[in-house]
Amino acid sequence: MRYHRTDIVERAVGVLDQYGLADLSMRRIASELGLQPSALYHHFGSKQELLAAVADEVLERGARPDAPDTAWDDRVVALSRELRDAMLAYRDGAELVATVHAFGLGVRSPAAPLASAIEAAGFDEAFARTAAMTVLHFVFGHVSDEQTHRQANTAGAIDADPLGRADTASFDLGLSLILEGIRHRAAPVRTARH
Amino acid sequence: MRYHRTDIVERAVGVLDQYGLADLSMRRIASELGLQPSALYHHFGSKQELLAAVADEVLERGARPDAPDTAWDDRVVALSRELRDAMLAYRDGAELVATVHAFGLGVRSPAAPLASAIEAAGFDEAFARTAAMTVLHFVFGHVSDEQTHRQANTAGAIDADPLGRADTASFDLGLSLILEGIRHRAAPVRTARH
DNA sequence: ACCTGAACACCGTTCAAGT
DNA sequence: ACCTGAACACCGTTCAAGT
Repeated sequence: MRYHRTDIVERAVGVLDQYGLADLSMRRIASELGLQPSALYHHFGSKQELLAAVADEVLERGARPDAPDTAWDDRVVALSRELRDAMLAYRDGAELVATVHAFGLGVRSPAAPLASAIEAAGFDEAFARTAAMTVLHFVFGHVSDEQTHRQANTAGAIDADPLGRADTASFDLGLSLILEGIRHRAAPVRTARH
Repeated sequence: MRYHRTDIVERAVGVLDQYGLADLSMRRIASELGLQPSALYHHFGSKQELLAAVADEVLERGARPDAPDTAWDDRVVALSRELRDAMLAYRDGAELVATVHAFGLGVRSPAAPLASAIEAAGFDEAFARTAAMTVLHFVFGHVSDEQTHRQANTAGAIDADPLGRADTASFDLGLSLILEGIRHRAAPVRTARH
């Protein structure tokens, strides 16, 4: 059987969702496709490169059209929720996307649309970049926590909040704190001196 | 040679700092101590357990005394900077501590002192927990970014900002956004003194 | 109590060779 | 262009056996 990049990425997304990031190995992807592990290196230079393509695919499947003529803070909320939903849709999605983002790989940068939404509010580029990174770190961290705890609950017996309503509430609350900080364009923290 | 838990943790911290988290393997720690890999399992039930002990050690070495009678927001800033400095002191410190924290392992929880500082301002426990997690996600994410980029720069040729002054500025700015969001939250039950 | 030695079931990656 | 087969240098973990 002859495969293309997209076939391999598609299969890798399946392996991710079924077995988790820890078991998303080159050897397992290859064997699921009926290939030798070495065959994958004809399509991707390294495992990192394949993971970046998988992360891009996860984000692309969760992408929704941006609404540039709505208020900047509504756009930030919409972009953050879109990102959260995209990562929640696949097992270990948050950890995968965060890892790929940390290494600077991947075509889709979730930071760019956040930053431009904040810039559209009239903030300068440097501030918008820092604010966008703050939002992004929050989203990655929160959703990673959600997924590891959801995993722990599924492994155990009962799940008090299977739909994650409490998670959604604390996600919105944490996000609103950062937005409020941006709105009030916080005074820089003082360095304590004695 | 006969070792105790503490000897192994100490050596593991050294391996972490010298080779990074990816090369912090049971086999490498063992060989650095002149032991068989299996010997480590007499002291630790698993690699995860050993990593938790290493993360605790890193945090403990960076611990500074808390100042409970200062303003709540100054305490949050001080705790966040302490955490940042502790993780920056060892290669991949942030990724290690964040991973251990995500799995709910480790004795030292950096979230607890943050939450109690926020509670001391009069906010209820549930809000304080969410606000503390928001701060924590930001700190983990920001410092992880700092360390991966610092790593990339050290591998390359030049480093424009070797002391990370730009990183410190954006750390303080991001942190101040979250603090401003907490401040503008209505209805603290008690009013903070000072 | 603490460690050795050997084994089991895995990894990512390279490379000559096949079609 | 796409893949096989074999190899290299690794992993975490278990377990009987030694002192």
